[in-house]
Amino acid sequence: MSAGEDGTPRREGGPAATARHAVTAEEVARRAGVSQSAVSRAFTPGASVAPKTREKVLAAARELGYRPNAMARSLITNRSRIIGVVMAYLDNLIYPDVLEKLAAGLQQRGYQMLLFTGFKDRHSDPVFEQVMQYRVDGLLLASTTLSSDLSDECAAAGVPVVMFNRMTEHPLCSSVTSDNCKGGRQIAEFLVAGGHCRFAYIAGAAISSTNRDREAGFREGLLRHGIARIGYAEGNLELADTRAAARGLFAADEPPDAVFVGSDHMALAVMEVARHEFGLRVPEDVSIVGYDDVGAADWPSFSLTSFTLPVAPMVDAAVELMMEQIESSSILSHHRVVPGRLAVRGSARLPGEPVRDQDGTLIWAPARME
Amino acid sequence: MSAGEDGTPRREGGPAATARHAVTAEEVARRAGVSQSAVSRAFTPGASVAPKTREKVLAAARELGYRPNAMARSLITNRSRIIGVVMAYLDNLIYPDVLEKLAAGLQQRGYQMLLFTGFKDRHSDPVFEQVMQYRVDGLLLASTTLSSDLSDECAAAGVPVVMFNRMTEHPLCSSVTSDNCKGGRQIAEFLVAGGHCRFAYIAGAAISSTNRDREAGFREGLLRHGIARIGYAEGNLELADTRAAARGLFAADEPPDAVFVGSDHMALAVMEVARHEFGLRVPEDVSIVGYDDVGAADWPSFSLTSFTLPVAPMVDAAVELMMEQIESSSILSHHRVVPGRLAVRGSARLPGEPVRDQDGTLIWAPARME
DNA sequence: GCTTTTTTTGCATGCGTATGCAATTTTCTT
DNA sequence: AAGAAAATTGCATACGCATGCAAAAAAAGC
Repeated sequence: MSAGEDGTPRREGGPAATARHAVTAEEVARRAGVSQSAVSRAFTPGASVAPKTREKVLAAARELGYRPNAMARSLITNRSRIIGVVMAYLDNLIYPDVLEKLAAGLQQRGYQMLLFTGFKDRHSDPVFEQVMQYRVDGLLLASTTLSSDLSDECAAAGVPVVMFNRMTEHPLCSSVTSDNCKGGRQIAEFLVAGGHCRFAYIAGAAISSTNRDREAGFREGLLRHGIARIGYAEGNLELADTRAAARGLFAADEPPDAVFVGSDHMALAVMEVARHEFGLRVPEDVSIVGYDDVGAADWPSFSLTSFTLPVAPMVDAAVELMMEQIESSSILSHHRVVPGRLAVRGSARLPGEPVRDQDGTLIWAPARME
Repeated sequence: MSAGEDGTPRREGGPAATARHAVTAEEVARRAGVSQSAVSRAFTPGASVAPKTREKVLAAARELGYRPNAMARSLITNRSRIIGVVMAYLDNLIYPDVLEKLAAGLQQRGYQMLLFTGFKDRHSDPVFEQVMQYRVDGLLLASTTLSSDLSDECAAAGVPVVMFNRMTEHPLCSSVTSDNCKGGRQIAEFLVAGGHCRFAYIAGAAISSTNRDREAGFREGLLRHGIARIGYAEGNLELADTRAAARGLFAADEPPDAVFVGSDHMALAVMEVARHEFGLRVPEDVSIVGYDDVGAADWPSFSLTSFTLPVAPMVDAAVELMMEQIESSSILSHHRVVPGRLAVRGSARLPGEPVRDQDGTLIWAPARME
């Protein structure tokens, strides 16, 4: 169990260190021959300290390995510089990216991230109790919503709430989303222009605003061309469910020749099923379009046409929204919708109208749609 | 920018709430007609409180929306119940999974996760400064190591350090890894048994212990069969670098007919290049084997033979190791190596010896190897 | 050099909680 | 019912730091 893989035993439980005593400002003060206040000020940008004193303090701090205690500080300042991030699951391929960019953005502004995830099945309310105990300065929810009561509580506690990739009707929560509705519409136009005739939609989380808007946009776009009846199934953001949904559609009497799947994560699974279980050629037999434009969409094996979820600008917007509210210490409800674009690849038949190249990605956006 | 996508303006900056005053134990105490100590005890499991009193307190707390302040608590107890998790990047497909399981495991034990990520290029030392200010009870590093000085500092501060998927020579850090060496060896045996003759290895992060061990195992396994010279290139865990590495190998005069790629993340990219850029059939023209067994390895498009990184047991081990040290408040160096197995799929030619089925996955593990 | 202004410093306090200790109440014994 | 034992409670304090205020020191003005 704890031997090197070649059999030699490794040192175990060597010199057990049991310090558990962190250096305090008081100790640094004594060493530097100043008061504790001076130490505090030396570590507070813009505080009133003589340069010489600051030097002495920093030197002593370095020698002792002192680091200010963020907990104690937050007790006084009433600011933890921690943002609670709730992300129920990380399956969707965009979330690692979101997390990275979010962490970088917050870090840059001197904030840390307390992450709550890994409770896909359970409700997020118990998690909420935990978050609030740490007196987070803000709350960011991705692919989750908060019950109305809890939103109220946050507002009452002065904790701004920003939803990422989800809308909410709550009057005191902000949100950042992509233009789901427009995306859905544009995909409808694109598929119609491509000469398809039997359409289907595979839903993500049926109750989420994100899914609702994508679906609504898609249906609306089709309706403009007189298409009202389309195939429908729910993938529920789960691979197993998605595969089952795809099987149902492809096995039908009149299988679709154009499928819009509510997220790339699911779209890739649908493509696998189409090709390997039904022997369908993509896009000759069936066109598949996704949403999110995850990294794998661009791999030759998939070459998935997909509407871009503009992660970087969305994260920027979310961080900005959060900072604004924290700094003004007032809860304002703002809803930002970040535009995306259709990245045209090989998984859907092309319309006659030309696509154009933009930064190496093929875009389809006819004038009348803009 | 902040209008509904149908053009109707949304309510913006509605009733700005500016509470910023969290309820304290003192207030709850007054309301319940008890002392502040009683409130504290009511929220401390196992404390000495009469059931009736506890009820009164909890009722008052509920009415006021009181939640204990974790910061203040940590100041007294000298325990933050926060684990610092440093994960330089999340590209590797296993990390979302690791993160989810880790969060769940820590949560269950009443710990939270302060996540540091999104600094692939930069060094992790500045991050370290931040982590330590929050007086984390433990530090978990995935795909990163700590300079020796910083490891010393952690030990001195009584903060246990657990490395995940990386080994370290530092006498006061623990680690949890898969059996990289054995994995590499077994892959070598498998490929030799499959009748291949020109081998190549594509490295991940060349300096990491993980890569070193996988490569060493692979080379050792080949050497047992008298094979000393093999192709080599570095993918550096980056897709672009990996593709370049693959191109170099496949374009060589004597291209390999068996490639072991240091991680699935890269192996998938190698497969893409082989198929779509060189028109190679997998496994007829070239066998490709990866390491990690990520979800996508099992997709029909790839069907990647891969050595399993046993994420769940590894996370369990890491959490256990962490808790052990926190609870005993002594730093012990333990190194856990969790066994994996070769998941045999279609990307590599099969040896004559049979593979066997285990829980739906094909395993190849001849008796002499066990 | 002396006063006025400005800068720097230390003192004292409080943030919200946990906990040892002594006082108080309750329960148990006989 | 009275005394002993046990359970409960409140008081006071400390955790590590930031900050208002007044004292001290330094700089500036004359």
